[in-house]
Amino acid sequence: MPEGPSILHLKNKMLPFKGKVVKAAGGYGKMPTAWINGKKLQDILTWGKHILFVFANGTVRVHLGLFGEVVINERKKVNRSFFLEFATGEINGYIVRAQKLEKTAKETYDWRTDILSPLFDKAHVKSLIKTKAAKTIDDVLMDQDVFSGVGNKIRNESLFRAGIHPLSNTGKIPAAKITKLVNEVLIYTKRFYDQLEKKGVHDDFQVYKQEYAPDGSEVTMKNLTKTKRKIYFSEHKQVLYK
DNA sequence: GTGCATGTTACGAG
DNA sequence: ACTCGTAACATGCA
Repeated sequence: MPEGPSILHLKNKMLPFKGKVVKAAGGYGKMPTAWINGKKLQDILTWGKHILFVFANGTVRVHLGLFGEVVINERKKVNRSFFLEFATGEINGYIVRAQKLEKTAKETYDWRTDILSPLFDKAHVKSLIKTKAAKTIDDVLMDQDVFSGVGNKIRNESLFRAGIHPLSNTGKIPAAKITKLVNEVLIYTKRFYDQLEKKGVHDDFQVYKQEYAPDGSEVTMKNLTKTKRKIYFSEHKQVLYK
């Protein structure tokens, strides 16, 4: 389910529980949950793909991984890995990883890299990209310490829209193109999110899982051996900086 | 049954 | 100590 926009969309659906008291918390995950019982859910935050449930005595980070799912006021057949039950309603996580933060959310996270946060800081992120000059740009985009919330879809679509080949050497990409890339990430992320909010699904792809790009150019699919992910790009429209 | 999917982390080798 | 590569995890759908 994840990728930043989906997580923020999910958070919005959970917001009615903000301020409510947890009657029972649990799940098969390793994290102890007794400390949550009877506590008020003070806030729900997100950072990239992380969901944060804030309580007076601690914050729970929930991550959905590749297959994770959170449903509200319904149950699936399999066991819940993490759940919060309230007097009315419940939040049920399946195949999610829950852990208690050692510090507060504010001390743990830097929202300047969160592509869905109003605190996102382009200049800061561009300076981080400079420190990754030796890596290929597809890896930098997926680096959650640089672009929190970017997943495989946003990566492929942003690179296409910026006209940059995914295997480009980051240090060789002109500054103006990096700026364009950062802007395209933000634009596409917002479009992704807006679609989810408006119609509940997101299906706006120009290269991801496509055979042809909108301009008719052929889309190439390549398996990345290291990360075991797939990249989709147009050899014709995306410049390889090497 | 097979293959694939919006992801991360743990651990051993080098 | 750090970086790299691989395995591991767990479900649902075509």
